[in-house]
Amino acid sequence: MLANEGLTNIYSHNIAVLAGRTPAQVRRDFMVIGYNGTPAYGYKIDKLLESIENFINPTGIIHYAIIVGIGNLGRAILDYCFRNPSSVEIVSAFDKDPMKIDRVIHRTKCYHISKLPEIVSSNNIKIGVITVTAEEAQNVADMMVSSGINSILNFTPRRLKVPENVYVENLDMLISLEKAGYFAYNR
Amino acid sequence: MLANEGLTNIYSHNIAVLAGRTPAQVRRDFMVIGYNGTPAYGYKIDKLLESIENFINPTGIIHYAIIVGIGNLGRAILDYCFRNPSSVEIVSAFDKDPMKIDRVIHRTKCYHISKLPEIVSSNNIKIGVITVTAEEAQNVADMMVSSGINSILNFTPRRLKVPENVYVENLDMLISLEKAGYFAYNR
DNA sequence: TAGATTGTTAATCGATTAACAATC
DNA sequence: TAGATTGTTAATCGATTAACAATC
Repeated sequence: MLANEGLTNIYSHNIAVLAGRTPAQVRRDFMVIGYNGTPAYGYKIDKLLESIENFINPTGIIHYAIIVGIGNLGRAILDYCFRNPSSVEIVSAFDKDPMKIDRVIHRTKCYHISKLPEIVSSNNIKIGVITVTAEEAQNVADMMVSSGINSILNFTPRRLKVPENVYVENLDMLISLEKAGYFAYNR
Repeated sequence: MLANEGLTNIYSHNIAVLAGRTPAQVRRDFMVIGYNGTPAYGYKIDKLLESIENFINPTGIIHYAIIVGIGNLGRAILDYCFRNPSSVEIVSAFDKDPMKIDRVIHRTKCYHISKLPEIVSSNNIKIGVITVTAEEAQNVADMMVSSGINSILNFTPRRLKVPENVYVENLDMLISLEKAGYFAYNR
C-alpha cells in the first residue's frame, strides 16, 4: 500500500500506527524475520516486503489447499481468495450435495466428498478448509487428516480433535460477532 | 451440545478437553462469570449456560447490528447469522450498488449506503459489520462512527482508525489462511 | 471415610515495553 | 555535529499454571 503511494522507506513508528501496535513490537518482530533497517532511513519497503515473504514462504511456491462445504460461506471464501491471491491457493472443492458435484463454482472444480482422499493424497495437499456444519466438522477433519492434510482452517464453532502434529486455526464468525456485541455495551 | 446428549453435570477437565484449554483456565474463567460448581458434582450444565448467557448479555435483549457490503461474503454472513441466532442480530444491510438497493437479501432489507446515518441513529444501533473492499473500509468506518456505532466487526485487511471509545474486532480470513499455510510446512 | 474436584492464591512463564548504546 | 532511529537487553506486565485447603 505504502509502496504504491510512492514511499520507499518507513520507520517502525509508522508501521506501528498502521498495524495498531507499538514501535518496539514492530522492531522486535523484524528481528525475528531477520531484516535490518538503519537508524537514518528506517526500513526499505521493498526489501522489508521481500524479507517478510521470504520468512512466511521461503520457496515462493504457491501452496495448494482444498475446501469442504460449498454453501454460502464456502463460495464466499472461494471468491475472496480468487480476488486476493496469497501464498495459499484453493484448488479443489468438495461437497456431498449431488447438485454441486462436477460443476465449476467460482472457477474451482467441485467434487463429491468421497473423492477427497484420492485427490488430496495424489496431489500431496497439506492444507484443508472446513466450511460444513458443526455436526459434520469432525468427520471432515478425520477424513482430511487420514488423507495427509496437516493444517486445517476451521470455520465451524466445533473444536476439532486431531493428532498433535496437525495444526488447527479456528475462525468463528459468530464468536467475533458476539464479541462486538459485548463490547458495544460493556466499556 | 452436552445437554442434548442428556448430561446434566460436567467437570472442568471435561470442558478443558472440549475447548482445548487447561482445567485451571476453565475454573479461572468461571470465577469471572461468577458461577460456582461443587467438588462432588462439578458444574450443572443448565445453570452454567445460564450464567454465561447472563454474563455476556445480562438484559437478554437481542442487540441489533447492521452490515455494509453485500458481496459474496456479506451475503454468506447474513445467511450464517440467520441460521445461527445469537445475542446479536443483523437487521439492515447497506451497499452502493443500485442493483441491490431496496431488495430483501437473505431476509434482510438492503438500503443504499446514504441511508445509513438515518437508520443507525434513529434505531440507536451500536454494532456494525464491514464487508466492503479494503479501499472503502475506512470511509465506511467513519460513517458508522459518526452515526453512533461504537463496535465494529471488520472483515477487511485494512486496520481502521477510530476514536478510542470505539471497539474494533478484526477478522481477516486471508491471514488465517496464510497461517494455515505457514504451519503446514513449518513445524 | 477416601477420593476427586472446586475456588483461589502463589509461582511461573512468556509477551510487551522501557531503556539505551550504537548508528546513520 | 545534533537528532532521530535502530537493534537488543533488562524490566515490567499480564496471563497461565501449579498447588492446595476446603468441600462434597
